[in-house]
Amino acid sequence: MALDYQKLLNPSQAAAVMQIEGPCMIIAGAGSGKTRVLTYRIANLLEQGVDPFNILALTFTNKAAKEMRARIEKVVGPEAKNVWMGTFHSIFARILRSEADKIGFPRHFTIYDTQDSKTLLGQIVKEMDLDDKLYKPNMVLGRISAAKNKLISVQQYLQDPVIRQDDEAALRPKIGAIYQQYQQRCFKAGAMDFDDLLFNTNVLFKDHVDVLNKYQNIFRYVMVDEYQDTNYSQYLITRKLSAKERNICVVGDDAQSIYAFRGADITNILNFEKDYPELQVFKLEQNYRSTKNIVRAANSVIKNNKAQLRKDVFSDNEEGTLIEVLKAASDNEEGKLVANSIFEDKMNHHLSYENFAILYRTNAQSRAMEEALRKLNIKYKIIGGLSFYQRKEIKDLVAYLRLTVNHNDEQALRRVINYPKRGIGDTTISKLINTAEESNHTLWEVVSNANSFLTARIANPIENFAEQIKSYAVLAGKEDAFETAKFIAKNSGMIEELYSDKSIEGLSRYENIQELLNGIKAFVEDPEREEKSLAAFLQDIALVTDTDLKDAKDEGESVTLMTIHSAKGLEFRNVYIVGMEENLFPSQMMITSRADLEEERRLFYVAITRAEKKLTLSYATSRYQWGNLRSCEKSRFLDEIDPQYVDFKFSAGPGSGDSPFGHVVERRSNLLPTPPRKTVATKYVAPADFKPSDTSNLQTGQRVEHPKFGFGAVTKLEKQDGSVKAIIQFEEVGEKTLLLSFAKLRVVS
DNA sequence: GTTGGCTTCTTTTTT
DNA sequence: AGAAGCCAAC
Repeated sequence: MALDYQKLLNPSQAAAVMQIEGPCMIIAGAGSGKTRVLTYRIANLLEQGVDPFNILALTFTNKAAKEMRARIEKVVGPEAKNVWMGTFHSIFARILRSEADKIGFPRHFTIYDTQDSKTLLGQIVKEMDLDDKLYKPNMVLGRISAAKNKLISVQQYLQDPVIRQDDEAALRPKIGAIYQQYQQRCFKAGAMDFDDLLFNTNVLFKDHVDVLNKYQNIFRYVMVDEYQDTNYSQYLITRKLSAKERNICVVGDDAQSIYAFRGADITNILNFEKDYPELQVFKLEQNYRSTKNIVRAANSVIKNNKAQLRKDVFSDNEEGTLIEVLKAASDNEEGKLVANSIFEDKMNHHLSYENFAILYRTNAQSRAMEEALRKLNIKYKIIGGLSFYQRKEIKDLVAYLRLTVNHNDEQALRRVINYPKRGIGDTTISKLINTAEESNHTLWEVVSNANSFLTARIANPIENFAEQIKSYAVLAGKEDAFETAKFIAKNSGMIEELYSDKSIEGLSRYENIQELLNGIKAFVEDPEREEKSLAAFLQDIALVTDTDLKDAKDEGESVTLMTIHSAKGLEFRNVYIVGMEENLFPSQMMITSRADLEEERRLFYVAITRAEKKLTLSYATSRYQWGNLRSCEKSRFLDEIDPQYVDFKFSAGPGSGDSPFGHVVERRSNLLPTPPRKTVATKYVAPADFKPSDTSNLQTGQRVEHPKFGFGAVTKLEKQDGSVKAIIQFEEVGEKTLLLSFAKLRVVS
């Protein structure tokens, strides 16, 4: 089965696919078929007889990896399963596990998530008697993380005079000492944080040439997606791995670099040529995804950035509709406008809710959107945000599981040693920690020998706890993950504790535990899994932030809600970018430096280019923030779009929907000057005194007036889950389906 | 040691 | 608005 790449791809895409030996860089504009090229390139490698085990493809998100694997499988069949494909973190976590002994870690080391790291840092700051106002976990972790991403070890950090000066100037001279203590504690706990996974991979490759050699021979072809988002640590790993064969292919778009905050270094892509003078470069500039309007609008935005590679993205697709801008009076109203617009678009264009995505800058914005969607009975799914695994009860059970697999996991131990309550309070725990520190033992060693230095009264419950955990470990050695977890959930008393809580939250917590157990069951029953142990399951979920559990039981079509960051690489027919306001997007923290602002602009560029056919932007003039109402200004980014691609719509203001005061409040839009809109000659303009009527008793056949669509007649009324849909034949715009609770209609008598 | 009410802080963005 | 941490009373 030879694939005809010339037929399947455009000339530059095909050229990139055919180029399989030697270093290669693909500069791929948004929507230019980047995944397609990567997919076919791997297919081509396999066709040329390359063993799938010799191919390494690195992505940034699990989603991207999963999607690419599925697409390759479609083209080349089950062979695709054997390609090494995954995120940097998951691939190298896997390698670190099999080589763990070489760097002194247990095979089943724990991966600390961000919360674990912050908690530990908070504990260390306290133990060191430092000012916790000065050494905030967030800030300290940021500093440590940045160091690790630049491969600055604790020793280097402590010795570097420039760093010392920096920290001293910031009045935080102890960061180095905290870093040192943090690393020590992680090591003792047999734990690595996210950055350690990459840092330690570098250590492994540096100190063990034989290991590096081994992987150089395995990964004879290396591919990196989203290369513009790599940090120094990642850059060095890929450079080392491909040093021998020099078969490295990176794909990226400098215009879509949005992870500088995580240490991504755009110079990695800009300087790639220096490392590989024999480099072949391919540029993909034709956008196949979006309409001309969207592509041109995106270009007009990114033009405002100074630092960028020359690139000219264009589209041969249809012109498309203008970008719509909605203005709302509040964040709640913004939600209503967006939900309403989605509903109307779906009806009028016979779309599926799968075609829609709502993108926002911060996770907190999802709330208003969710509420509005729920009111219209529109199904939705949220990607990311507070993931399933971050809920308290889930973390509690997972902590038991982690502790079972790795007794030294300090954060897990502290989390459950007194949950459910067994009379081991803070005082006792501090005592245990101090003893561990002073005697240079791990916390677990101290806990499992509590008898030797505490009175029996206190020591007994502690030792009982330790025995309990030990028995779990024995079980885990015999049974699969599901049986073990089920037993632990019951035996630990967690189930009972949650079951006895009859509040609504308590019920949902109980259900969440059931859901986790179901997830573990599904994991165990998956025929493609070889390892079904508890350790394997924990490994699997440590790096999963996406709601993979939810994906599995996806119930039908739904609108997708997520941050712009998580939307990278995805596409939707209709996209809504909400919260286009100063200090929100661009974020308040990013407007002080030019570099930061440019990153925000790239983020906006990424957001715009997710849309295939229709893009809608919205902003609110006021928004709840930290519990009180604040007024907002519209985003500077709105003005950066070339106005010829934009259609400014104005909100109907409060008075819509179900607010009890709705009919009292004057509609705000009428108080504003008429927007400069491109008016079609026949276009209906609502009279200034337009006031919607009560439509709860609307009848078929009645004549109505709509502020946007003009006059029409009701042809049909449909009741649906408590809300009423009206099908109205308008004189100028034809038939529309409107939801009565939202549509502002005036009954013409 | 535990409970409950109080204060404070938070918010970028993700592996 | 909501969570997490802190202090005082039991």
